[in-house]
Amino acid sequence: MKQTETFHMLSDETRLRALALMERVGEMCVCELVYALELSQPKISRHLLALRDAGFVLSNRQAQWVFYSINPDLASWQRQALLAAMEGIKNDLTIKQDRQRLSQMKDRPQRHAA
Amino acid sequence: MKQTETFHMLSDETRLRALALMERVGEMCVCELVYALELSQPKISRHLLALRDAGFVLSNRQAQWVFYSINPDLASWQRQALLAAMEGIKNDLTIKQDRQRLSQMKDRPQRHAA
DNA sequence: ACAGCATATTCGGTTAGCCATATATTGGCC
DNA sequence: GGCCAATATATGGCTAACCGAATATGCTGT
Repeated sequence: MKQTETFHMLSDETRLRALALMERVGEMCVCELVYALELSQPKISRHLLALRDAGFVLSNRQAQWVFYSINPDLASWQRQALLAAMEGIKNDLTIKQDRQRLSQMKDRPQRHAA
Repeated sequence: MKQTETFHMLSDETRLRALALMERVGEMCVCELVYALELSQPKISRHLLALRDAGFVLSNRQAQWVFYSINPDLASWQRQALLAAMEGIKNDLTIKQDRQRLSQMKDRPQRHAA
């Protein structure tokens, strides 16, 4: 069942934290997520691939970086589910700290236009 | 994280099917769900207990039956997530068949007022 | 070609989730 | 109490999910 996969994607803290940053920033590369979430690079990478396999995010290579962003073509019920998740976590301290750390990161890679 | 638990509850087909019937009918006893979903009683029971532990549904004993219903006091983001799930499955053949079978069930237990 | 950073993948182990089968509990009725 | 229907729980097994650590791949600049 396709629906269960969608909700499975939203049932992991690492994935929710990554999605929260992507939703706010647009595109995020792996190294930014590693820095902001303070998690290991393989861990971040694996979760991003899972999200991509599920069609939740898109990946976009730019030079040595791979940028991930929320798929703009989600079904409306999927978008609704994602928004519910974002609503549910938006006041969590962890989420606020992730944003805070990201804003303090130096030498973040440049984005090019899509 | 509390949010991950909510989405975990929505990431199983049996639970989604049960919630879909509860949303439509209001209260459902275990034997009705066993009949409508054509699944084993222990399987239904375990999923219902999981939903109750997560605060997603309430249980209400009436004589020999236990009726389960969606918790009316869900947080608004949880309700939003549930609605997204219902939206996502509403056109599935399985869901329609579940409703169909339920409507054909004979001798369904009486509900009493809450 | 090589060095160095960014990202992906593999490996091995642990845990959590799901299942079927069997059994226990609970409530109603005689 | 004894019996039956409805529901819950225990047992054991299987699989998927997640993890850390190590390694491989890809890209860029020299």
